[in-house]
Amino acid sequence: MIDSSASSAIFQTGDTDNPIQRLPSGSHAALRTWLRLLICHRLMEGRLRNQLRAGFETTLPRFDLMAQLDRHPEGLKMRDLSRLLMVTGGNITGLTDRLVEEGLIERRDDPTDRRAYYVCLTAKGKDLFERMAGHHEEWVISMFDCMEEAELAQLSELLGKLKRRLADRIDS
Amino acid sequence: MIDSSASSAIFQTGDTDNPIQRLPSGSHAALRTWLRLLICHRLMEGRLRNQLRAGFETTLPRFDLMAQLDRHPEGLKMRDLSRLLMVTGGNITGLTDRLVEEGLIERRDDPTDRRAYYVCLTAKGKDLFERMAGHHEEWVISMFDCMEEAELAQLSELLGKLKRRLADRIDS
DNA sequence: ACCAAATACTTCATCTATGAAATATTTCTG
DNA sequence: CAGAAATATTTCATAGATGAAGTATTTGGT
Repeated sequence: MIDSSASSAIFQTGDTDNPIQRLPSGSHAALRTWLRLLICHRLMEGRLRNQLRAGFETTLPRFDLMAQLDRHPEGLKMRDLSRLLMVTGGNITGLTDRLVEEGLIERRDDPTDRRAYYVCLTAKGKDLFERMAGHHEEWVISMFDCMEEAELAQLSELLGKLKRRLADRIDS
Repeated sequence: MIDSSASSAIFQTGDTDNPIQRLPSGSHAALRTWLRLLICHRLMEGRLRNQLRAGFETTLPRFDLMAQLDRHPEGLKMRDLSRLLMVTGGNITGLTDRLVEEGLIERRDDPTDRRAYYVCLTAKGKDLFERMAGHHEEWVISMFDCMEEAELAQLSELLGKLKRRLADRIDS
């Protein structure tokens, strides 16, 4: 039987039942906003994960890595992938190993640097990615379809501002 | 040496260098918004992780679980924790085991249901949580301090709407 | 030209998280 | 009241992610 505890939790529990949403009344707006961001992220990621698994037997991290490679047909180094996906190098090593294993990507020597190599999509990988990309985009669009165009733009704008602020800070 | 590939990535790479932010021009606003949400989440989570580790030798999942228990002094069942934190039961089992091991929480029998029990903060756990909570709130507030009060309220509102929409959907 | 520092990548132990299956107990239904 | 279904939890294999340390190669300063 499927362990539905997580994915169905939010369908079984109304707003008023969920303490993560029922904050102490004096609580700061920032805290509430952070929790909402967290919840939206979890819900969206969970949904995309289920859809990618059901439709293509793959996962979001794999999809995201392939998406980067698709945008860079010349290939990317491990270091680039690590930066772009904002995860550690060790993580990329593992992901890459699995995708190579599955024949979706390949490593190519960098003639100018024997420490490094380029990672590229194989024909099989490119084919799979192209089949996934359209669906992925539709899924994302449909998750936002409760919002007016203007609201979406506003949300995007506000998140962009926050992102810039967070990325620009050097401290801690 | 610290592997700084992930955490420092965003400091070394400007907006224009980061393909995750430089979307194909025809790309839908929804996709851009999703990516921004993803990036904000990652940056904020990473920052909180570093701060919790540096200040208290603990992690965000542990903190979040303790936060739920703090709000529910009567205790919570595993099932409740799983729903509230939106993760699977197996995950809660592991987290709980570790926190019990550390003496921060405890399991109490439910006299009315021999399958279940209640999880509560110990005195040590309550004490630690109280010391962490204030800092945690400050950290969150400071991450949003680039935004006007009105902007923050707007962001919160939009995320709230999105959250409701995502939680209410039964489909996939 | 040398050697120290920086860089690219891997490895390892650990933690977080999933999905599926197993166990034990309770609840519901006929 | 018996048996089936539902519920609460654990276990297990596997994936994903971190932080820290290790290896190999390149860069840069003197």
